[in-house]
Amino acid sequence: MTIKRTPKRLKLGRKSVSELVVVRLILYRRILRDLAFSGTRYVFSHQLAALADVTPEQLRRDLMNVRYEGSPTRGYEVVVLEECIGAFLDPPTAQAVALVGVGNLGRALFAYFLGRRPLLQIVAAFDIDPAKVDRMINGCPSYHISEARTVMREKGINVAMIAVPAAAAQSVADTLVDAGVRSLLNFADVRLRLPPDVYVEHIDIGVTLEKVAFFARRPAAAEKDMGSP
Amino acid sequence: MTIKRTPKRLKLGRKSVSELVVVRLILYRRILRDLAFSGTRYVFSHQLAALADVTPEQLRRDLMNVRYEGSPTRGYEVVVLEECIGAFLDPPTAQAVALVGVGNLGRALFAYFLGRRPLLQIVAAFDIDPAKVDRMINGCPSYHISEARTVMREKGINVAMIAVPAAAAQSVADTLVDAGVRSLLNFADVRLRLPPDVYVEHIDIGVTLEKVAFFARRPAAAEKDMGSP
DNA sequence: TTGGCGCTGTGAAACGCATAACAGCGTTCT
DNA sequence: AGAACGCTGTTATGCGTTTCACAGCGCCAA
Repeated sequence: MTIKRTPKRLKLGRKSVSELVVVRLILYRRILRDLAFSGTRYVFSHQLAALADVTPEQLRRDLMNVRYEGSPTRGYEVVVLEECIGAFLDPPTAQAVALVGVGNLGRALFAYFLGRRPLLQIVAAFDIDPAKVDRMINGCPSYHISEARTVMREKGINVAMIAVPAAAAQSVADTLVDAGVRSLLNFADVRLRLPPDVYVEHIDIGVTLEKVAFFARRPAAAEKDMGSP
Repeated sequence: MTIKRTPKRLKLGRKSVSELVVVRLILYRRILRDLAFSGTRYVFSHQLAALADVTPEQLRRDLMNVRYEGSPTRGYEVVVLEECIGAFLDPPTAQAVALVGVGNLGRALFAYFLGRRPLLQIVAAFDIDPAKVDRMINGCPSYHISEARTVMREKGINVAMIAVPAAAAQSVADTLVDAGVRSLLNFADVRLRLPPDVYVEHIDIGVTLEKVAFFARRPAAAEKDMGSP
């Protein structure tokens, strides 16, 4: 549910990769993890594509960005492909993430990080409520937002999640950018205005729900099924 | 962060409207509400477009779907445009929404609905935890998930939000679809497999965060600013 | 061994969307 | 009054992504 003016791209090696491709690669990798967990060794493009709800051609085209070629007879080796996608997506070193706002949503976000995502960890939480500050939350220290600049620079954090009420979001975002954050994930249903070199992704629950409600009353739309030949 | 195979569209009147247009219209309306609240009477396309982070041309094109024409001299009348977008987006009658999963995320969702969105209300909550069932939560009754079918049909609910752990999401979704739900908003980071006539929107926090983390380390991307002529 | 099959990787066409350019019109200034 | 300006609504152009189509190749069967 992103509204994008200009397609965001990233040069890697010598090629430029679309944002949509990145999202799909992340999705493929998650599916591959499940497959590996369930013991699957090899997978064909049409199988993986079906699981990802994508056409096989698109899957193969996306995989062109990754440095791995599958065998025409066995397909893709699940573990190897997962690793190659990881080599493409993952940062060279673990990435530290900050969370601002330790309300219900903030705690729910902590739950998302429990156990998984070793390369992406919440290493600092911020709030303004004295009752939530200066203690440990899920093994992560929490600070008052006024300490953001110091803590963020100290820990080298450049990714942050904003889970505060809408009224406070813009102010928090400004503080974070001032503290050196380069990418933001905003959950408050306010459109943030920030310098163009800061990457912002909005998870706008209000907008998304309205969208779902809108499409709920469509005239029994006809979508393609992915049935057999 | 939607992955779409075929662009979802809805015929309305005699025209077909893209999903992206709907999202932007929802966004425009929210901005118009803020403008009306702050006392603004009229607004030009380039002003509204700047607030929505969109080009003026795209804004005007989107508004072509709505039955309202602005004045070349005064621009758009804020209140009227808001109403016209509402007439396009809103259901004829208030729409009832169900929430499944009353954990931290579920409670955060309740918070989103406090006060606003009179046309979109959570009228039933479901869970499996006996401690959370058969009581009132934010003025909304909660039931055990086994009662879903009965309650949903009784209250005529056809939109639901899934805020349960990933492992339970598919099962919950199946139950909901069986209970007559036509549209789903899924927060669990699992890709649901459902019949094609059910509209599913995924808010995949894990994928989105990985995306943000990925684009956090881009080579100081160059984005256009929306400066003066 | 050899023909055929099915899958992968990739060039080329098609589609949808965003952007740019244009016509209409009311206002305003000379 | 007349002309020029600025904004809207709309039509055309361009671009990016998706889809189609095909070449290459290893395996399997005959």
